[in-house]
Formats: sequence, structure tokens, C-alpha cells
Amino acid sequence: MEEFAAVSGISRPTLSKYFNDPESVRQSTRDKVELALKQYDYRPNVFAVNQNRRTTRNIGVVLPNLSDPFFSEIGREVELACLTAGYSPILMSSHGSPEQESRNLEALRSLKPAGVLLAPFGRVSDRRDIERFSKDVPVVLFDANVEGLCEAFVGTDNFQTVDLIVEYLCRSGQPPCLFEMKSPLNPNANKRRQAYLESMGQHGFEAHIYQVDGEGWGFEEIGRSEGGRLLYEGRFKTDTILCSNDRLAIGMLSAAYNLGIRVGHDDGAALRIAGHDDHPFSRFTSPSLTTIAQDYAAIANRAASTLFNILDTGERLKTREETLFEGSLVMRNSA
Amino acid sequence: MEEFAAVSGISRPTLSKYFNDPESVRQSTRDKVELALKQYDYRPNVFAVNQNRRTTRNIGVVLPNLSDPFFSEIGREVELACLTAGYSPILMSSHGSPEQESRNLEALRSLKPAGVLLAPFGRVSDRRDIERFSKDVPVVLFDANVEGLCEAFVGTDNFQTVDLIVEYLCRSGQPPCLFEMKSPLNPNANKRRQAYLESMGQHGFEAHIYQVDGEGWGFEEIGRSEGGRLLYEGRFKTDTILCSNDRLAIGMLSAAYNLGIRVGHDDGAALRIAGHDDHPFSRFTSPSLTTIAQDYAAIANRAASTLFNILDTGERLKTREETLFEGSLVMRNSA
DNA sequence: AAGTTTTCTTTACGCGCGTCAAAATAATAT
DNA sequence: ATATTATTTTGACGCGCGTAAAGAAAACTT
Repeated sequence: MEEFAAVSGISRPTLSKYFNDPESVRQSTRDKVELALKQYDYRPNVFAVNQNRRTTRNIGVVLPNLSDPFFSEIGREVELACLTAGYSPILMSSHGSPEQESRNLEALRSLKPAGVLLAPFGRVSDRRDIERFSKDVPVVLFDANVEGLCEAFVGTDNFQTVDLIVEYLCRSGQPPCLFEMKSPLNPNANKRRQAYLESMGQHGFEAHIYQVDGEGWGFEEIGRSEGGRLLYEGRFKTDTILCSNDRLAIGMLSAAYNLGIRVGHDDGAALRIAGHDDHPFSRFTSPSLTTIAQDYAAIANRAASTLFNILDTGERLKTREETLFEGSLVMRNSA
Repeated sequence: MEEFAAVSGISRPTLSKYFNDPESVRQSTRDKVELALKQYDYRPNVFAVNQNRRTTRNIGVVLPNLSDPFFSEIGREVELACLTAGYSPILMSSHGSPEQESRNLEALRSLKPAGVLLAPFGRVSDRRDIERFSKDVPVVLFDANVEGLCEAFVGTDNFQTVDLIVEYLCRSGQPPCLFEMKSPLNPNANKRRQAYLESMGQHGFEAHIYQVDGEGWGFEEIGRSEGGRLLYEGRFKTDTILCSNDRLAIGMLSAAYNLGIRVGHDDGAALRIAGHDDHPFSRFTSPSLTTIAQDYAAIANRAASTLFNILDTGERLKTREETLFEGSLVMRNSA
């Protein structure tokens, strides 16, 4: 930097100022720097820069599971938003393990991130770890909520979306049963169950909930084996099944196919299956999956901009914000 | 560190030595440090540490597209291998864009990584950028090769895998046609075409290759629209189609379903479809997809250990290594 | 026990940059 | 043209650690 200061004709402290914020120096000097920058391609040493700053321009992006295309897509949106705002996103996947989530936060700590965008596991997350971390670093949650923690939460209004699809299913055929896991990892699943009950009540139909065992992130497999078993045994009270998420639905579609049950909304079909999330693969299932599309982009951008606001003003939010976006019905062939 | 040296009764330089490599100090002092470590939870400042080292213990892991579950799974394996070996993986996705790949390498440069594990785009990658980067940092390629560049390449033997599935298909029914994209981004696709031609020749059958237009990473969509068109027009010369990868096959299965064509290897079926890669979703398609399983774990671990060897010895490989693992046939219901 | 080897302590410098205070300069206002 | 304000320069210190040299201490050898 010393050398670059020499050749650019600008003093080192001013250069330092420039690299921290180009707008903070006079136009004429900015031009000089940028001219020299073209000839000598100097770049400040990341480590030296960050050593002296109390906080960096890094943003931690922590996702529960990158192997799930849902998260990798929303992660991409978030990453992009960080880049656009001049921050450096650091992507971390917790690989389906809440312990890894805590470890990721701990690892982030030493990178002194300016803020963190966290899609937590929810109920399974270690509340204390998240709480402790968010004391030191501003955290905005998205996708899954952890009640009362962190600066803000951005997600989808499950009551709106579930009502949307329940209403559609009731209107177009038999009222739906709900198919879900017995002990959902995800708070959204619980919201959706409540929403289902509420919505069925409003429409004057009896609710039927089918909960199956299964652990971990193998939703498709659970949907296929357990959902298939229920189908085989003829346990569902109606011919319409609303799955708590698309991955369960994908598994159940697979099971139905193997059992020779025709799924769809046309005359020859014996079963309707619907999902939730508009998973990237849901348009390629056989038949294609009727589902609810969450507004990935809106959620990601709002979460990011909420965080950037906190960072810009330099002060935490006085009251915790919760923003819920509406989803939309995606009508395909399975229901 | 000064303070921690005081309370632990160890001099600061020795502490520094300990943190660089705990094995490098005497057992008794190691115990003292670790005892003190429990009471005072001191951790060296990452940035200060890396500022002084010419190279860090960071490993860049660059993948072409995290939205593809194939890559996210192999990425996970690689990450794990790095962690186990005591390195810090830094995951980067190029989001389907070769330009982003170059940008990722450029961004990695300032993090002074000890080495990089790169799954390149292949033909579309910017050879010069990769070449220039690998001059400064040891790079091991995996999944897709870039001829002659970097220290080593680890992947799958497409000639073995394609021959395996071609042989199976020929033996169990009509010989397969090959379905692929016109201008594949990926060198593996080209290898597979060659392998298909070779294998068909060996088995004494006529080869039929169907190449379709389409750009980008929407393989499923291309498989469905273009593959569906070919199916609809009855263009395939045999009733067996080998898709260049699973994602194309998934799209084509979807198309076949929509056209009312029954896919499978039993009597009532009119079409057989096979894929390549054992994509995480291939077991949940309708019907489930017969395909080739690559040995993700072996590839990831070999790529990682090759890199670690280079880092440990401190010297580049004299001759570029190419390691190809064999894949295995996964017989399911689609063929 | 004396000599040898290994490991540790002391002391000191430097990495590349952020940042502060005082002085110098440039831009703007009167 | 002079006073005022905004910006830059000079000079200097410190961040937290790696690392080198020389001497002290501990461990091992025979």
C-alpha cells in the first residue's frame, strides 16, 4: 500500500480511506486512485484489513441443508443480494444437523461477520446458541422462525398459503387429508397443520391428519415408504392428500405410481396429491405436482435488506420484525 | 495471546508454535496449554494468523452449480474431507456461469488458500484463467476434466460406465439410442458419446444419436420439451433411450408420462429410459430410473487426498495424475 | 555426572493496514 | 483578496500474531 501510495501520488491514510469507502474522498482524488488502480492492480490484503476493523464486511449465510434444492436456490438469492450491496457472503450448510448449525455459528464468530442471515432448523435448533450468537452479531432469520430470537424473521404466511390450496382442493373435489411427519423438524410444518385445521373448519369439512414416523432429511423416502403403506392399506379417508411439503409429495407420487394408482384431477384418476413449496423438481414429477409457490426472491431480498438496514444505521431493531410473504397456487396435474 | 501466555505459564512463541501444530511441542507443554485452554477459551485471531503466513490452511472448493443436488452432495463429501484433514473449506458455487467460475478463483486469490478443489465447467471454462490461477495455487480438478491443466484430475471412467449400461440394455432388450444436448457444456458428455459409439460397435449394433438444442442448466426442461417432441414424433429408432445424464432422463420420463407412454422393462411397457449419475432424485421418479452410480465418495476423497499430499510435501506433482473410478449399474424400473 | 540433544524462554522485528493528531493544502464562501 | 471550511499529508502508534536468534532449561545419552 505504501508503494501504491507512492506511484498514485496519494498518501497512504487517504488510500485507506478510499478503500473503506470510495465516496468518502474527494472526486478528484478518487479519480487519481482509480487511474493508478488500473495500472498497478493493487488490492488491499484482506487479512490485514480485517484484523484492524472490529467488524468486517462479511455476511454469514447459514442454511440447514444445501443438498435440498429449495435451500440452494434461496441461498443463491441471498448471496446475490449480499454481493449487490457490497458485502461478502460466506455460505455455510449445516448438512441437516442442528449441532452443525451451532458449530457454523461458532466458526463464523472468528470471521467477525458484520451480520448473519440464518435459515435455522427451528424447533431443533439450539435456542441458546442462537441467542448467544445473536447478542454479538446481528442476525436475521428467514424461512423458518425461532420465536422471539434475533432481529427479524422473514418467511411465508403459511396460513394464507394453506388456506389457498385447501380452498382450491375443496372446491375442485373431495376435501384434503393432511400428510406429514410425526415430529416435524420445521416450525413451518406445525404452522401448516394449524392452518389446515383452521381452514378445514372454515370450509365446514372434517379434518384428517396422518402423521408418520421417520427421521432426518430423507423426506422423499419417508413419503414413499410410509405414505405408500397408508395408500396400500387404504387408510386415507378421502381421495385427496395434501402433503406438508413437496418432498413428501414427491415420495408419495412415487409410491402411488408403484402401486398402480393413477394420480391426477381428470376422470380416470383415483387420487389427488398436492404439495407445498414449489420444489424445483415438482414440475417434473409424474404427474406434475400441484403445489404452493413461495416467493423465494422476495423472502431472500427482504431478509437481506433488513440486515443491511441494521448494519447501515448501526443500531439494532427496537422491536423484532416479522414479515410474511404470500404464496401462490401452482396448478399442475396431480391435483 | 500475551495474556493467555501469562496465565498458561507458556511463552508466547511456544504458544504460537502449538497453535500451528500441537504435535510440534512436548507432550507436557501441550497438556499445560490444553488445560489453560479449557479455562480461558482463548482462540487465535484468524486474520492476524493469516496475515503473516504466506499461505493459509484454507481450501477453496469451487463447484459449477450448487442448485444441482449432484454437486451439493459431492461438495459435501469434499468439505468433510477437508475438515477431517484439518483444513478450512471455503465453498463457492459458480451458479452455472463460467464467468463466475473465473471470478470465484479471483476472489479466492485474496484468501491465500493453500489449495483448491475445482469441479470446472470443462470446455466452457476459461482455460487461461484456470491456468493462470493454478500457477499460483495448487489445484486438483474433479468431476470434469480440463485437459492438461492443474495438478491432477479425479473422475469417473465414462467408458467403463457407459459400456456397462449399454451392455445391460443390449442384453435385456433393444439396443439403446443416445439422447443428449447438441453442444454439451460438460466434457463428460463428450466422453459418454464416444463411449456409446465404441460400445455399440463392440456389441455389433447400429448407433443412433439424438442431439437437441437447449441452453443453460435446465436439463430437465430440455429433456421434457425436446425429448418429448422426439417421442411424440416417433423419431427414436429403438424403444430404448440412454440419456447422457439423469437430469435429461428425468425430463424425458416426465414427457413420456404426459404422452401416456408407459416406461419400464416389463411386458406392458413401450419404452425404456436409462440415465447416468444416480442423481438423488432418480430413485423417486415414476418409474424409478435405471442409471449408473458414480462413486461420489471415492472421487471426493481421492481429489482431496491428492491435494493434501501436494500440500504436505510442499512440492507440485512432477507428472499430472488422472484417476478414474469405476461406476456401478443401478437397476431400477425404467429400463 | 558430564556431555549432548531437544525444547523452551527472552527479546525483538515485521506483516499490511486502521486510525489518530497536527500541520499543510485545496476548495468554497464572503 | 481574505476568512472559513473541507480535505489531504505527515508522522506515528498499534492490532495480534509469525518468526528468527541467542541463551536457558529440561530431557536424554553413555
